[in-house]
Amino acid sequence: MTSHALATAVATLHREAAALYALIGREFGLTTQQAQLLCVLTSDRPSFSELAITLGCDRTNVTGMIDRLEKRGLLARERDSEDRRVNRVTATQEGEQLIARLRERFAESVADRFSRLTPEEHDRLAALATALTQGTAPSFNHH
Amino acid sequence: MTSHALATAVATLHREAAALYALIGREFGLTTQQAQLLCVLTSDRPSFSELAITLGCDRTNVTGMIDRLEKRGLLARERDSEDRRVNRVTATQEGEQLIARLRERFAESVADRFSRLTPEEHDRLAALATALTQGTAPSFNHH
DNA sequence: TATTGTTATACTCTATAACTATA
DNA sequence: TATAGTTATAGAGTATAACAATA
Repeated sequence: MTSHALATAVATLHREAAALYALIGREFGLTTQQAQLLCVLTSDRPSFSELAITLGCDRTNVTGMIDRLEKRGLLARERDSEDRRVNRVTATQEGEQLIARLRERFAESVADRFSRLTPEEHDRLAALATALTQGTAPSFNHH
Repeated sequence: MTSHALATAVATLHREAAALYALIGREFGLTTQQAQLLCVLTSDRPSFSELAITLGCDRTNVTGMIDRLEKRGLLARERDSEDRRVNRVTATQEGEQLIARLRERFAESVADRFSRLTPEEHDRLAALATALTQGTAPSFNHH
């Protein structure tokens, strides 16, 4: 029998974060998934496959998601010059600005929602997340 | 300028939990949302509206989700005897068994995924989540 | 042959608006 | 009149299978 206290905690934090993504996405006229995609988009110009792994969804979904965000002028495709099969995702200037505002709003909302925790508790949470992912790729190998 | 360390931590934990829900749901032939719904279903026999708030989605979505899970013999509707407008959700015997296995697998997966954290860190995480939600309803008032 | 991204398909999730039945 | 749940609709997310281009 496994202890469920940790699982409950993780489920709680998941619901809180999901609610914030949904709320903020709505503020910007984005779906939850679009808000997430934009929030995790780094300047590394991830490939479609890498993005799928990060988002925990199938590669086939990424095509459509990027299509829609590209149509809105937020993202653009870019062929990898070394491996021409690979498509990399970059943000347009407009996309960059939106992403910055999105991240700012997410950080604000988290700070607000977690304001009943002390600064020490904030640090602990950050440290826990860092310890969790240090040196590991996300465990999304679901095929 | 808001600190982004906490936001990053919350985003990380969110992705980890979402990946586990998706992975486990798939094991049981359920979508991520169905797995979540079943995991948060308490013996309180929540109303459809309460369920929508817990899941952070619109009430109109719950009807279809329950429809599909009812069709699979996992859940059932039950009229509230005091307020006949209200529908309450209950698990069938088969549903109860699945939910128990689902929760067990989720707890196992969390324990496994978080195994690089110490027992003290597990306790801290649980305490943080408790402190976060103590005496508060989830902040899903998005209408 | 294997991999990357795409397309087609079918199903599910999502929110908005309009409806019903209860209160 | 207000609320709980439903339905219809349209759009978006999701996985599976089959495909083209590239390696």
